[in-house]
Amino acid sequence: MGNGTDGRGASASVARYERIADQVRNEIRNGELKVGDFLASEASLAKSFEVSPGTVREALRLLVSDGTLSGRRGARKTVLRIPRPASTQEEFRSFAQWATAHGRQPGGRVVEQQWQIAGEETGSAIKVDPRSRVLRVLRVRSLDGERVMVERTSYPERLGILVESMPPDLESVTRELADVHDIVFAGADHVFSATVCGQQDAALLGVARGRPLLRHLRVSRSAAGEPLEVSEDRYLANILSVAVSNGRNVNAIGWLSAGESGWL
Amino acid sequence: MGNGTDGRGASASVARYERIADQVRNEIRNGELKVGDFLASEASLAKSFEVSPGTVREALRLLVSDGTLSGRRGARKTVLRIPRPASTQEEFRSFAQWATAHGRQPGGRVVEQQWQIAGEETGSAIKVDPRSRVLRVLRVRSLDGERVMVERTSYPERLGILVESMPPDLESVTRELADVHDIVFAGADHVFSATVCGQQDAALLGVARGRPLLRHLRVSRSAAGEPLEVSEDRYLANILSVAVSNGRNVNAIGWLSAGESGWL
DNA sequence: AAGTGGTCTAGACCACGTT
DNA sequence: ACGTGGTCTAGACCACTTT
Repeated sequence: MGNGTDGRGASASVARYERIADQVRNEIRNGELKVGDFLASEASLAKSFEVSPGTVREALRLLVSDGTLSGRRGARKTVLRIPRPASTQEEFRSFAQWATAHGRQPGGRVVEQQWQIAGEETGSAIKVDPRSRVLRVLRVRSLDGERVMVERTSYPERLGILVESMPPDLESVTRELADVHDIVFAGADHVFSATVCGQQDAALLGVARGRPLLRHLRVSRSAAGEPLEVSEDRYLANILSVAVSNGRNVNAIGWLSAGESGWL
Repeated sequence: MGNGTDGRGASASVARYERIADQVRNEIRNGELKVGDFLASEASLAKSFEVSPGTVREALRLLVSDGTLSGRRGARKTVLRIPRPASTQEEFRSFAQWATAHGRQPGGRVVEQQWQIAGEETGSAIKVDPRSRVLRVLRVRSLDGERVMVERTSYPERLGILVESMPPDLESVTRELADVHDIVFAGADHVFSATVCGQQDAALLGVARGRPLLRHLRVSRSAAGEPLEVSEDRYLANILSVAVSNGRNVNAIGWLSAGESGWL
């Protein structure tokens, strides 16, 4: 019709409805659409974008579910808030990628790294034989040069072999796995809790014992559902928090550093 | 075609694709489909359910996005895990509803309740005039009779009037607002952090000072996007945690009590 | 009563994984 | 080469909000 390749199907690499969603996001960021404004009806959007109604709906579904637009049956859609710069859908992949996207300098180094027998708990978390070996890595990560978190990650053997050969001060293991080895983190399960800073963590983070830490358990998966890593992360609670948003369907999730209040 | 009312549109109260999704969920729970099994193709499912392909896709989209099924282009879908009993999509509405759904006895009482001027921070969180009044409520909540969290909630005037007249030991304010006043919590933004137990919290929870607390900031919204409350909740970290799951689209989110490991 | 969004139909093409 | 899922078309009906 008026497209890259020619009519139907996915034309380029990005789906039509995702490009439409981005276009609407940009209109909101540019101020063409303000918070509280009504959105044009789906029918008229379909005409102006020259797509069928279903495609527009697909696009708007993304914006409704991440809380950018309201969505009630029969009611005109309204702009609820300005979407965050980096499409938050994609954020909860990697701390380093989040930091970079927000103009912060992520850093980190491996403190300890060794092969261990998985054991019951780790084995069931990443679905490997409890007797198989996993690579256990202890990392300290920093933001703009300041240490903010301790990370204790276990990789199944297949990934451990790849991670083992990476430089110890690599900025983003996740990015390296994606770019070089085509192993992409597609989702994760998380549990949030809290703990107080013990002796080892205090030394690693360079703070006094007794400080509150946000405890973040995480099992990351590929798109095929294969567990890629299990990690226990501990954040200095007054410096780094984790933000989650849940709507009808989608939840965005990302990090917040001290003083940031863009989320709530 | 062979439906409640007659062909098209939503027939009963629940959409066809949601019922199909539930049916597939049940097949997994019953063991008809085991973890790792391939799902029948969308085309054949469409035939057996007597719906059009798009409707099946809508159903499977739900299961893919909450991590129950895998979803890669061109690849047969597989069962990734057994979905949790209560559709986790719906859980992160209310602590009391989560507890009830899990067979636990939620409890709680209002410790303090008063009208205050909103102020800058609260005002911007729930989008009301900073000079307007809000009802600020301090609650202690329990699980099976054991105190587990402290809740400091601010309601805008419209809701505060309703909440004020509720009994102080009401099990679920959220349910009361939904059932009686038709005010439904549809989504929320959350920030997780940590803190240590101070004097007031220690007294309220009946524990010693210095214990780690999971700090949970929350702004809840209606489906129209209207902010309904802002709350700062503090959980005894060793007893109650919060679980989040994020996939391609959806994130489920709910609570976990001590010893539970169903999530990871 | 009119308009809008939510749901559904019955097809089609294409990218991708698998054979 | 084939099957599958992801995307898209061009319609329709119904529930709900708004006027």
